[in-house]
Amino acid sequence: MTVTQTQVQTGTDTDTDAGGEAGELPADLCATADVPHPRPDGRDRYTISEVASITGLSAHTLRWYERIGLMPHIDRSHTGQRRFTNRDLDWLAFVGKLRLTGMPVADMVRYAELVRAGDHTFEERQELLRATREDVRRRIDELRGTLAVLDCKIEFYADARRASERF
Amino acid sequence: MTVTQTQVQTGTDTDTDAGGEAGELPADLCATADVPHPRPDGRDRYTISEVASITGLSAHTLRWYERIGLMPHIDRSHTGQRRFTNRDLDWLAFVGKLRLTGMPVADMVRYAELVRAGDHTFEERQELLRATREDVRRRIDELRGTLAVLDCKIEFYADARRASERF
DNA sequence: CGCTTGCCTGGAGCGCACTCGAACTCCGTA
DNA sequence: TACGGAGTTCGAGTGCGCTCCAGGCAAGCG
Repeated sequence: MTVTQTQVQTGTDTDTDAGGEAGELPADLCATADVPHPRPDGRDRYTISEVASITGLSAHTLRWYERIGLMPHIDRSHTGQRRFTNRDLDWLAFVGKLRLTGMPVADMVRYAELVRAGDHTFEERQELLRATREDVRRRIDELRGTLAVLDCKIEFYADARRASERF
Repeated sequence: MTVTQTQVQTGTDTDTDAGGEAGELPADLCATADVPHPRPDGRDRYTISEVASITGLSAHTLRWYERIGLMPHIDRSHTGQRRFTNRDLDWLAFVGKLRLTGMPVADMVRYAELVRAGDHTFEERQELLRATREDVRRRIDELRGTLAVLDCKIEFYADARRASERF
């Protein structure tokens, strides 16, 4: 995959307003490529309900994400309907990962703003991700501790029940 | 540690209403013994603000926990003030662990109800903990996946910045 | 032509986990 | 006896992350 698109989508869909920025070539590309992408890069214009069913988010939530500035400017069809691209899908997948970490939405918006601001924010973005990374490390450790406690309690109940069966 | 108390607190504190249940000998004892306990088992009657500073929860939250049934019936002094015991501290530590897992408070209340209901709920309690355990396993895996993505992005920014410095 | 379907917007509402405020009691000290 | 400090209850308020609703538009179909 690797998202090396620049080949703007050629209106395969009654839609033709394209209007994307010119810069933004390398972007991030980490390819989270768990899943290839429902449509190839030339024909990637998804309706909101398609994206909803792909991502598991509701259409409401997708619109809300856009309103609060968590999405990178979504294309519209000539009738004003949203048309999401593969790139938007990648972004949403990443946002999903961040959501799993418990990062507040405001912080994700901050990151999105940095992305929109251009390449000169690389350092700040990296710093933000690094802090998040440390957070995640800590949370994993906490969860491991919790797992130990749970195992211990489960073991306790197993013993108690074995004991009560014996007599 | 191991909480093998039965030696009820002998009013070391102008307080004397004790009034604990009779049963409940083994309890759970997993001892989460990260920290010994601020006071030994005979003299463990903490005020709400002491517990607040020990646990990091606010006094408001502690009262709220009691209201919603998340605490196992807290003693009162003769003037009606709460007196928490080491056992309450242990319970709060456990609740803290559960909170880290993202378990909804309602589910913790459910568990607390089972504990209050007596030993015949061992099976159900064990089942609940087992389900939680699986949850935690999944969350750890998710976080590991997120960590990988973060590392990848951080690496991307590192490369990008190195590249831009080179030219 | 009317009907359905899918999307649009702005704004209100909801559930959760607290968090705070008001009004009160009790206790120790000056 | 007055006062400050810590505790009490009940109920209302807050912030977050959605979630839903009303009212409207555009396209497709019988």
